[in-house]
Amino acid sequence: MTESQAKLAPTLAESPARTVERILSAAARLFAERGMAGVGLREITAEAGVNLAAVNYHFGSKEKLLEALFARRALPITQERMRLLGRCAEAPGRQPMLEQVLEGFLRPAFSLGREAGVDGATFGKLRARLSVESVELYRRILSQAFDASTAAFLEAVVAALPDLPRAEVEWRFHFMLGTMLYTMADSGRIQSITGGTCQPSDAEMALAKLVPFLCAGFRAPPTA
Amino acid sequence: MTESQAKLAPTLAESPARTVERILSAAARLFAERGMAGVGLREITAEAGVNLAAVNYHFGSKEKLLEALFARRALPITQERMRLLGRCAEAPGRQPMLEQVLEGFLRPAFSLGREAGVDGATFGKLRARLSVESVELYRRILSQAFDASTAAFLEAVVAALPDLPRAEVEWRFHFMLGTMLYTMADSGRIQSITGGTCQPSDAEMALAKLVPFLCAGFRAPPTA
DNA sequence: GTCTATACGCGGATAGAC
DNA sequence: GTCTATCCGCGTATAGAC
Repeated sequence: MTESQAKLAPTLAESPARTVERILSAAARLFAERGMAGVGLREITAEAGVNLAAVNYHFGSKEKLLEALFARRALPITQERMRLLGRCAEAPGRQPMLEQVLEGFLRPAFSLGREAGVDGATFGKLRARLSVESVELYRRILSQAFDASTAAFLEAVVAALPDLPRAEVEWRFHFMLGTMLYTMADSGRIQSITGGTCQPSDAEMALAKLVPFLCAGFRAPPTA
Repeated sequence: MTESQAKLAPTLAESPARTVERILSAAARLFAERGMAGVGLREITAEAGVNLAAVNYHFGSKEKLLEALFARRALPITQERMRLLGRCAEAPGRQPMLEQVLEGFLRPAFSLGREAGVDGATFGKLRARLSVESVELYRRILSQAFDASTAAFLEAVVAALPDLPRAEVEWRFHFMLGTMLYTMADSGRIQSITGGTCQPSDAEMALAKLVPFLCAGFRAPPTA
C-alpha cells in the first residue's frame, strides 16, 4: 500500500495487496477451463493464495466476479475491432470489402485477450459457453460488452452487400456468430468425428478457413 | 409393474411405478430451460411428484440422469437422419446432392424430439449447451449419441464435393455444426443486436436460410 | 481499508429404516 | 422399492483482527 512497500518489494514476494489481480487471474483460468458451475470459490481463492472471503469483499459475489472479469477482457477485443473496421476501405490491391470487414470482426475475437496470464483462446471458451446459456445475467454481460461494436459490423456488412435484403444479412450474421463461437469453444467434436486432422484451436488456420467460407455464404443469392 | 395394475389403471391416477418416466420428463424440461447447474434435484423431484432420493435410486446420480435422458432423445434424431441420408439421390427435378444431404442432417436436429412433453427446440437448447462445454462426461454423451451418424454425413458431403480436399470439407463441416448448434441455442444475441427481426426459434425459417448459406460456403474454392 | 475466521442455508449424495 | 435423516461441500454474510 505505502510507497515503502513498493520500494522494498522483494523479487519473490507474494505480491501483497494485489489480491484483486490474483483473484481475477485465477478465476479467468478456472472459469474458462471448467465453466462457471464447475469451479468453486474455495478453489479460486486457494489458487490465488487469498482468503475465501476476499472474493465477496472485493467483488460482491461470484457472479459479479465474472462480470468484472468479462468487462476487462472484452474491452481490448471491441477496441481492436473498431480500429480494424475504421481501416477497412475499398482500394485496388486490397481484398474485397466483405473480406476485410469479416476479418476485422473475427481476428480480435480469436487472438486477443492475452493478459494477466490467460491467453485469448481460454477466454474465448468462457465467452462461447456464456453465449449459449439462457441465464439472464450472462445475456446482459455479453450484450453490454459486445452489442455496440457488433452492430457497427452488421451495418458494415449490410453496406458491403447492397443487393441483399437486410433480413437476409441478419440471418447470415447470426450464422457467422455461430461459427465463430463454436470454433472458439473448441468442443472437440470435429476431432472426435474425423480423428483430429482439423484443429479449431489453431486460430490463424481457423481464420484462413473461416473468412472465405463465410464470404461465400454471405454472397449466396437471397432466399426465395 | 404387474398386468393387473395396467388393467385397473384409473384415469386420474398418480401413475405409480412410472416414477422413472415422470423424472425423465421433468428433468428434460428443467435441464433444457435452465441448464444442468441451474436446477436442483429437489425441484425436479417436486415437479415429478416423487421423492428426492428416487433420482439417485433409479439413475445413480444427477449426471447419470442426464445421460439417460440424452440417450433417449438423441436416438430418434439420428434414426431420422440416417433415413433421410438413404433417400438422398442425384435425380432430375430434385435439388443438388449437397442441398439434400445438408437438409437431411439439419432438419431432424431442428424438428425432432417431441416426446414426453418436451418439444424439439427445448432439447436442442440443452444439446447446444453441452456441445460447448469441455466437461468430459458431456463430450462422451454427445460422442456416443451422434458421432456415428455425423461421420456418415461427413462422408456424404465429401462425396458430393469431389473437387474439395477432405481437410477443407472437415473445417466447413465444423463450421456447419457451429451454425446449427448456435441456432438451436437461441441465445437471443441476434435479436439483441437487430431488435428482433430475425428469429432463430423459427425452425422452418432457419432451415430455409441455413441450407443455401451453408451450401454456398461449402462450394467456395479451396483455401490456398 | 484489507483481510481473516467462522457460521448459515442450500445443494447433491447416501445409509439405513420401513 | 421407497422414504427419512443425515452428511459434506457450496456460495454467501458478517464480526472483528490488523
